[in-house]
Amino acid sequence: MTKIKESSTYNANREIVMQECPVTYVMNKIGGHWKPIILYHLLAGSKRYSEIKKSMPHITEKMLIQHLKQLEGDNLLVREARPVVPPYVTYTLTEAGRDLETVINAMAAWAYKDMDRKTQIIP
Amino acid sequence: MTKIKESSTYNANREIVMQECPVTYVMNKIGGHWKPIILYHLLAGSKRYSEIKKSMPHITEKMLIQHLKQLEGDNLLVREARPVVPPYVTYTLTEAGRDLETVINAMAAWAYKDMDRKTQIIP
DNA sequence: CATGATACATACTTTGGGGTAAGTACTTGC
DNA sequence: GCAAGTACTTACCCCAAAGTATGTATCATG
Repeated sequence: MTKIKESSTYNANREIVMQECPVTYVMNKIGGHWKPIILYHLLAGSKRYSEIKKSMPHITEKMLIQHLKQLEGDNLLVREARPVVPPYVTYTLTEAGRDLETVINAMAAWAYKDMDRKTQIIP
Repeated sequence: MTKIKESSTYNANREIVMQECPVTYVMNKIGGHWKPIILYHLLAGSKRYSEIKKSMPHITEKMLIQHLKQLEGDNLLVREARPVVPPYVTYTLTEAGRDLETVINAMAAWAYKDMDRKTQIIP
C-alpha cells in the first residue's frame, strides 16, 4: 500500500524531457560536478589516467574512473590501453566530445562576464 | 567519533573549483534538472507563474518555486508581484539571464547534432 | 457558504551522486 | 623481498536534491 511510485515522475520526465528539451539532454551527459572538468582538461589533448588525476587533485580515483566510464559510454571519449606493464591507458575525446568545446567556451565566457558583473556591484 | 567530515572534500572543492573552473561556476547556477528548462521557457519572454507551470507539466509546484527563488537569488531573473487578488506574479530574465541564451543555444545545437550522430549509427 | 483560482509554504520521505577506505594485479628498482 | 607506481575494483556510508502530500491566504462567483 506504500508503492505509489513505480517509475515516478522523475523517470517519466527523463524520458519525455530528453526528447523535448535539448538542454536536459546535454545535462544528462555532462552534468554533475566532475564531467565538465574532465572534458575541459581533455580538450587540451589526449591524456593518460595519471595525468588527468594530477590535473584534478581533488577528485577521488573512484569518481574519476566512474565518470570516465560514463563519458566513454556516452561516446564522448575513447579509452586506449596499451598491453604493457605498468599499464599505459590514454583517454582521448571523440568528435562528439570535441564538439562540446563550443558549449564549454560559451559557459566559460558567461561565467567570467557574470563574475565581472558581481565585482562591479560590490563597491 | 564519527565526524571525519566537517567540511569534506566536496565543499573544499566547491570553494576552490568555483574560482578555478568557470564551467563549475555555471553548473552551480544552472545545473540540476529544472533550471535550464525554466530559463529556456523564459527566454521567449516574461511569464507569470501559472504560465511557466503550464509549459512544464511535469514539474511539481515545490520544485518550481524552489528553483525560481534560487534563480532570483543568483540574479538570473526578477520577480514582480502586483498587489492584486488573485495574485499576479511575473518572472522576467535579467541581463545575466538573457546572456545565457548563448550557452543554452550552444547546448541545444550540440544536442541535435549528437542525436543525429546516434540515429545514423543505428542502421 | 463552500468551491475554485492563484501563488505559494512546509513537513516528511526517498534516491542517487558523491565520498571514504581498502584491496587487487603486475612489475621495476632498491 | 618488499616498497612503490599504475590503473583500477569493491564495499559501504552520508547527505542534499528531488519528490510526495497537504496546508495557507485572499477574494469572486455560484
